[in-house]
Amino acid sequence: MIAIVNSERCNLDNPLSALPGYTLRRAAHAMMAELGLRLAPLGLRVADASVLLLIEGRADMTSAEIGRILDIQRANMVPLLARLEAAGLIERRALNRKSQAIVLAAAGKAAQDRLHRVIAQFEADLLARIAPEHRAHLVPALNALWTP
Amino acid sequence: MIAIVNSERCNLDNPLSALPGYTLRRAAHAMMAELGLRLAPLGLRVADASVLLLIEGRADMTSAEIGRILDIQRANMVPLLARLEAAGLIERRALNRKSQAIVLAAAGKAAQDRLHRVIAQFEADLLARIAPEHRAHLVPALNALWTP
DNA sequence: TTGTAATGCTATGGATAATAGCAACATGAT
DNA sequence: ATCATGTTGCTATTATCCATAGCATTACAA
Repeated sequence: MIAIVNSERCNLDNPLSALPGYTLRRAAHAMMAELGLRLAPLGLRVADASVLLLIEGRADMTSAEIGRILDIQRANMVPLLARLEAAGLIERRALNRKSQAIVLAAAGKAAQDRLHRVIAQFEADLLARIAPEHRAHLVPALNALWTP
Repeated sequence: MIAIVNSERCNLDNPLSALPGYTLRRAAHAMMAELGLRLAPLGLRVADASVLLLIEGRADMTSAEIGRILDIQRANMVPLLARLEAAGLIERRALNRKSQAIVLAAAGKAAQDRLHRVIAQFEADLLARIAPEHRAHLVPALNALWTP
């Protein structure tokens, strides 16, 4: 009984909302849906946006390296980069006869600017939903859950 | 510069790990993969487990009601419950000529006990990865992100 | 130079989830 | 009692994401 009272703001009709794993899943799902909606007007998917943010200011990252950092398989990088290239947002720049750097194209810079604004607003709105005393703890806690 | 120094424990090679949205996605993905591994020996998927936990001690919940709470479409409840029923973990009990309650079968009780142990260990291991000063803030912060 | 590993790619399959539609039934208002 | 409306459980289909396996080419190190 005391435990129920202490678990702040848990959904009365959902006994699972006290479980970190369950709340993590639900929060991530809600967040992704919302972010997807906000990125749609830019013609970007969430994975697309993460690539654009990652290659910011760099002209030496290969597809494989991007995938390694973002945890996207090389095979799945292919349609993703094809999409960005078809949209004129990125270009490929040969490093070797084997590797190629993914660099921002001219139109990509403008997209990146719009993206920065959307992301900044999104992250601000995200944090605003969290009670002030919890806010600063979220990112460190989450990073501890997936960083090796 | 100060911001970078202040953002504790951010992956040096991943500028996105300072973003709440990104860390949320990565943490949820890592968590789900780990949980899937731990549930596999029980022959359960994550969604299956959430249903078993939800109907605990209740004999009056319909498929539609379970789906409403767990945010699973009615159409997608069908194969899920068929799986649990084929495994002998649940039974259907007519409430109406239209509705039927999903109740735990005999074998389901044993599965639920095993499940409780796995979940308890899993949640404990999850929280153990988080620095003590952040721990208590995680669930409240996450719940704020998806609770209406 | 030769074995090993990495790159970029094709092809494919599994799992999840979203949509549309349907017959049967419940429910509340008239 | 009846009628409009909403709900239930289901079928069927589709989109999307993600994982695996395999392949030709190239880099790299012993």
